[in-house]
Order: sequence, then structure tokens, then C-alpha cells
Amino acid sequence: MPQPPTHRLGELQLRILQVLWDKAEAPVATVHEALGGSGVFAYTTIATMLRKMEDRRLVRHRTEGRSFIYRAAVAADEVTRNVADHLVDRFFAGSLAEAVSHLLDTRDASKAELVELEKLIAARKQRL
Amino acid sequence: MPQPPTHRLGELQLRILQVLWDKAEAPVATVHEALGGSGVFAYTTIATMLRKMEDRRLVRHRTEGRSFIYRAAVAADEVTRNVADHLVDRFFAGSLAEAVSHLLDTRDASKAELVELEKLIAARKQRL
DNA sequence: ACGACAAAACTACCATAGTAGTATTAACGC
DNA sequence: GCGTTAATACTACTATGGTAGTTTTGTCGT
Repeated sequence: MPQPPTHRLGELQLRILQVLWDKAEAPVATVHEALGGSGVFAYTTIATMLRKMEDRRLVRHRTEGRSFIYRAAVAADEVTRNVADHLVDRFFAGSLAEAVSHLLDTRDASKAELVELEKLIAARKQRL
Repeated sequence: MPQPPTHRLGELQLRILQVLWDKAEAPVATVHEALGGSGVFAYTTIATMLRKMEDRRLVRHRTEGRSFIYRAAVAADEVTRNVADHLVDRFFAGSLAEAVSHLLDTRDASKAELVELEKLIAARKQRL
């Protein structure tokens, strides 16, 4: 089965997946609610999107009574990895350091964050 | 002028922008060539895309003789920042450390890279 | 002046994301 | 049984990215 190209998901698709990752599984109504309810999206919008996403094998469903209970068919890690990799490749010519440098530049990291990053890196150096 | 939403550019658009960032300005033919010439894209594909991108204010052009000389209307930094921010927000709930951690996990960074990152972070700590 | 050429303009597709109204169906309460 | 309701199914439409053929136009060499 060709994994769907997860590095190019739309905004809504992502949000839907995040709900499903969070809840493991959920009927349409729950996803709809989690995304802000009818003030934000029509119920049918979510239902339609879920159906389209099932075509693309991003989610699956089982039936319970007359309801479809959906769950994600791609792992959060998987998607995150694809997106992040893609980003680093496209914008930083594959250079991790450049990518991080840019992140530090533009999100002005706090002292605490920097310390945490140092710890991360130290830990990783150990592991080599 | 509402900046165009640069965090959602297509692959080709990105590649075109990268050529223009690299060359400052260029006629269609040059962009076309830089992207691999007719073996990869028809000339008209690039021309059409550039026109669409001008509609969306991603590029601008001036006329020289009968040729359009295009240049990027969005800065590389700008776009990179938007995309990276978007990524961190969407996937890591805004946590820079989480984002970097994930990057380290999945791209198994070399020792040299880790050292470089340490330097980056040290330098940044100084600057606070 | 005229024809060749090169450039842009126009047109036309396809795919996918997003959005949502309308139709259908099926179960449940009464 | 029958109607209400809640669910999915169907349909339709907009926007955008990608792709490229066809047409028009303008300039340059002869």
C-alpha cells in the first residue's frame, strides 16, 4: 500500500487528524465539536472531509449502529516526520543546523528553552 | 497590502522562488533553464506559473524589450519564517524544544552537526 | 515590406482542499 | 405503522496548484 503523501495535507485535514490522534477514535459529531462545532464548520463539512480522507487512506472507520467511528490511519510521528523532513530539505538544503538556527532566530527562544535544547543535544551526543 | 499566505506554497512555486532568490531577477527562460529546461517542464508551464504567482503577488516583473524580467516579491526569510513557524505551531504546539528534539530523532544528526548546534545555542545564550 | 521567431496571452485541462446544501435511509419512540 | 430525527450519501461549486497547447503579437534580419 503506497503510504499517502502526508507532507502535503491541508489545514483542515491536519486538524481532523489531530483530533483523532488525541482521542484515538471518534464519531463525526465528536470531531465536529472538537473543531468548534457549527459556528465554525457545518457538520457535513467534517463528514465530507472525513469521507474524502478515507479515500486517501488517511483515516479509517468502523460502524457502530448507524454511526461511523473514525480513527487515524497514519501515525502522528509519521506525518510529523514527513513534514519536518520536507521542510528541512526544501528550505535548508537538508541542513539541520541551518534549520535550527533559523528557528532560533525567528522565535526568539527564552533562556529556559535554550538550556533545554543544550540538554537535548548533550544527551544525544552521549548516545553516539 | 495583505502579504500573501506564504506558508502554503506549492512545490513548483517554491522552486521558482528559490531561483529568483538566487538570481535576484531573471527572465522566464532563465527560470525555466534553472529548473531543468524542457526535459522537465514546458517553457509555458513556467511562464504560466509566473503569471499566476504575480496575481498572488509572490513575484513581480518589469519589461525589458519584449521580455518579462521577474523577481521575487516576498523575501526568502519571510517565507522560511512563515513555514517554520507554521510547522512548530501546528505540530509541536509552539514548542521549539519539541520541534528540535523531533528533528534530532528522525534525521540522526552527526557528531559534527551536534557540535555546530551547541555552538549556535551558546552564541545565542550570550546574546540574551 | 515581410517572414521567421520568440515572447507573452489566452485557453483548457486535471487533481485536491475546502465548503456545504440536499437527498436518502434507517432506526426509534409512540 | 408512522413520523421524527440523525446519520450518511450525493452533488455541486470555489479556489489553487500544476501542466501545457494554441494564438497573438511584436521585433529583427534581410
